[in-house]
Amino acid sequence: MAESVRVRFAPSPTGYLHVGGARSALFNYLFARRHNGTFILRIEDTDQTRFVEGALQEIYESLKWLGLQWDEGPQADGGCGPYIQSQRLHIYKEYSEKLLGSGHAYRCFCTPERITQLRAEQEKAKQPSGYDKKCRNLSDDEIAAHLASGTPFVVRLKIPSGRKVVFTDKIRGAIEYSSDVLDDLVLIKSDGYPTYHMANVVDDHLMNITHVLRGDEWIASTPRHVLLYEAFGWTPPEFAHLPIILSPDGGKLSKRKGAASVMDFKRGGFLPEALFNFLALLGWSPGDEREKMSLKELIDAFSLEKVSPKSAVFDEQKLEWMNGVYLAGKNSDALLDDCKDLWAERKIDVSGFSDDYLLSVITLMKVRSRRLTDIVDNSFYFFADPLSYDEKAAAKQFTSDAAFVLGVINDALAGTGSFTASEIETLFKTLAESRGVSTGKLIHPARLSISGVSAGPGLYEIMELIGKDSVIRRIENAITHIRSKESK
RNA sequence: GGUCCCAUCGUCUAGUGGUUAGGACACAGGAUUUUCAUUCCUGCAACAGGGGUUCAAUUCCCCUUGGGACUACCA
Repeated sequence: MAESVRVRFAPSPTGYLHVGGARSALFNYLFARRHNGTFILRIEDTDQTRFVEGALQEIYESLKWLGLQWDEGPQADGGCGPYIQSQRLHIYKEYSEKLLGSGHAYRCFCTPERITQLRAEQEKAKQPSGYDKKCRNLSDDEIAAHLASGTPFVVRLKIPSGRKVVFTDKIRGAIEYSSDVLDDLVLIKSDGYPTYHMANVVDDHLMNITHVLRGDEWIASTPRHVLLYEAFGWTPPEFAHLPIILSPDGGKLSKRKGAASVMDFKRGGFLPEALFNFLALLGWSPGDEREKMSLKELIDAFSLEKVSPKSAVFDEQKLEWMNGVYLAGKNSDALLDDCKDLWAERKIDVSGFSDDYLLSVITLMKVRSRRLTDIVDNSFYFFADPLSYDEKAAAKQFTSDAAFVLGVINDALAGTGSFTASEIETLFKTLAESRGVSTGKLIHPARLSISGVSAGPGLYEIMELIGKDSVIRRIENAITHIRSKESK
């Protein structure tokens, strides 16, 4: 039996979770689920200088919001922990000593200044840059002397010369490097922390990772990793490098060019399932023409072979469209809490209204919204009388004739018993017929009077929901408004 | 500079050694609708360029061009 699939998402807690990172996590998740495998979260916090307060919490929150719950990782021990690299320092130390002992690695006592200068010279001479192996063949005495005097050192891997390093990328096929273009990379920094390369290889091995699915910026590091696995005598996992996500102008996606973090999308009124679905389709497709796909469908259809090697531009318009599709199809109840938060955020006081009333508003609005924020931004008239009227619409609809018609409508409304949408519709149609005009002649001024705007849900539904008293009051206000304008 | 990766409508993509190169978003028209939105119909729009291989290349190979990544004691 084949060993079970174990994959990991390994973010660095240096800031918010970017959609590119989220997409990597999502592919790992889908791959794990597809193969009944294990999705592991590992935190790569081996750079003390880049620690960002709160980043870890945001990463957890973002992943959970998107539905990417990890099977193993922080808060979910699976026997391979700890899953936070800063808590595994002793492990990296132990393994680097093995390499030192076996002659695959060496201590380098060069100062950072010398390395910087070396690189500057190499760049100036347009030579390939890289460490010049100065400390590679230090004598035992020299090493002992440095150690005795407490000279800071790093541990470097000895890259063999003249070797072809070949690995198979599941998405691109064979990729070949000459070991001669690789320099002796640092494994352990002078502060005792491991570099990404060291921690990544050791942990992937110790955590029995079978497939490494990560961003394609790691392709160039992979041959070094392969050599490191070799130095340890370990079999490397399978590799698949995922294409990066670009912003519409072709560059990297960044906060400046709109939303970039997962939480920005939450704040922007997107549904997690819509973002999930959209992200899944960025760089991958099921091979047929399906686009809106449930989680189960995505899992069933997912395969690495279908992942494109080409980087993709993040098209927020298409995300909006997809969000609108999900929004329209979602139960209003499931939207209520989020809408309440959004209303509160916008200082729209809905506390005087029942949940049933709010649910009706959501039901009416969601089908014509693309984001959750559209629902709350365009529903103010359900909670308060309009204070002004859309200028363009008013110019067209609020004529003296309309004032008269509105008066007639109000008289008729005052006499109605049940104030339901269908009753109101009958009333409007009868009224229009008796006056020999189209219902539009009544509806447009009435809509503007009641909502202050010219677009929105069906007028009769709005009227039924806000109720007879409010409707009549608003129409009266509008009549007064028109008359006062005329008298000027 | 060096190494590596990538290349189908504006965008996301399907696709095959022989197809009218398909779908979706966006955009433009039109129909339906009390408005908006939905829905429906129609339109616009792509195989980067040049060489090969082949009876036949969008598809396979090479080059060019363009884009990107890496080239840290960052990940």
